[in-house]
Amino acid sequence: MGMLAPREQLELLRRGTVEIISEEALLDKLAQGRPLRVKLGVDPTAPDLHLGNAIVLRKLRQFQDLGHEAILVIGDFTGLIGDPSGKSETRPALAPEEIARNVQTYREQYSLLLDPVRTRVVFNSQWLRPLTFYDVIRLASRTTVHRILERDDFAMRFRQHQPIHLHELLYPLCQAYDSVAIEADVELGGTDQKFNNLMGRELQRELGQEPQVVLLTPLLPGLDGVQKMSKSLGNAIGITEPPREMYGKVMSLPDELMIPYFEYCTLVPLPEVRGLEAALREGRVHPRDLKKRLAREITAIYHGAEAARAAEQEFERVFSGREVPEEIPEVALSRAALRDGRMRLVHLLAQLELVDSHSEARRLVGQGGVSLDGQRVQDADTEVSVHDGLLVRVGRRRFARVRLTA
RNA sequence: GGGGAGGUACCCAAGCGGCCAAAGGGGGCUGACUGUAGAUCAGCUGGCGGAACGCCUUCGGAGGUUCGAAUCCUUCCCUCCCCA
Repeated sequence: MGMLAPREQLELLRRGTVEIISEEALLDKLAQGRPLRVKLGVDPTAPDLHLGNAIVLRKLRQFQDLGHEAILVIGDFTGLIGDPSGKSETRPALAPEEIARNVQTYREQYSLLLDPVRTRVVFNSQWLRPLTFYDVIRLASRTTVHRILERDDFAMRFRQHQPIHLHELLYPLCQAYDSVAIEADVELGGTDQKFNNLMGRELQRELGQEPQVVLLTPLLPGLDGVQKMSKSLGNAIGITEPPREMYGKVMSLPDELMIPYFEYCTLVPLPEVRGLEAALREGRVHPRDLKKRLAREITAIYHGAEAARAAEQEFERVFSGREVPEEIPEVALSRAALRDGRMRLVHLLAQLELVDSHSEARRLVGQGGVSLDGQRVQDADTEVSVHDGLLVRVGRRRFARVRLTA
């Protein structure tokens, strides 16, 4: 298939990016008329993609659709260092079998958003592990401590006298070397990756390669509206979450995030998004209704329009109408656990796994957060009668239906 | 190598022999209000226990002193600062 003209490609690629370093360089590369090698470095943990990841992945997909090649670099070796943001944990080295097994997982997960045919999955231990100490020293001589300390998290930690381990300083270098190893033409990343990606450019130039173009995508704030979306912070919306979950989570976003989400997470054309922004600002649209549209748009991308509509109806019933969800997870409970058809409430909640501990159950009950068949219960220590189909609700959104078994 | 300061619950941070499951703040959870938003108000925020000023585990690790230790001693590990 023929490729679009470089300018047209650039025009498409430019959207939804924060920065391209540099556009001229990208144009030059595109003008070479060959498929570019577009690199994206990813975490070695088993992927569980969320809307934040989706931004950069969809950008990568766009490259693929334009005829370029995606290279996912799994940072299994850099994982030994742990991302120096100071937040993530270092990870033990993966055994070869694990790696082999993981490739499959990555392929599956990423093919949800990428074109599998044009995706290469590689592990950076492949080229980083064989390096000798001599090689590492040579490599390290290509940059300076001051240069590395410019990275904001290092700079900050240095200023605040927080520990910075020597090997952490090597992290950007490792990532840069990845670009050299695969001879990347373009590296994608969130804005927090700017330093690392630029390091790739520098190292490539040092070693006689044409420097990669760095294309940065925005970081998406998570449900809390403050920190970037991340699974470990518990503020993420996973792209494989069921429609109802997804829809509900979007509805719980802070209002201020609506427009950015429209812009980065939906297919709504940009001019229209600007229109919505104005309407919202001028009070011509109820924020809730706009958010419902947002929730619908996002859910539809991953589950289809049909499912999105159903999720919306469900949402209206449960939260606007304060009714019970249509589908409630059933939890099996043995009749043997009952005494005269009754059971202590605390035990019941624990058995149904609606609470983490008996103490938590007591607290929740005491706070009026628990109801049985719609009746609020106040005493955690009384026995309650349990029948097949009993509806148990904890807090706003935890539900379970009892299924009695022999 | 020498000298000094530190390591407390999810995070920050008080406590410095009993009244400490451990102040305060953040975060989180529940309730009221509401648009499952925000703001606000109230409560909760180690576990076990049918109640308790009850029991168990927790204050970097391991020992010890004491009727009793997060708090004192010994030792080990870790971090920061200054000097070399």
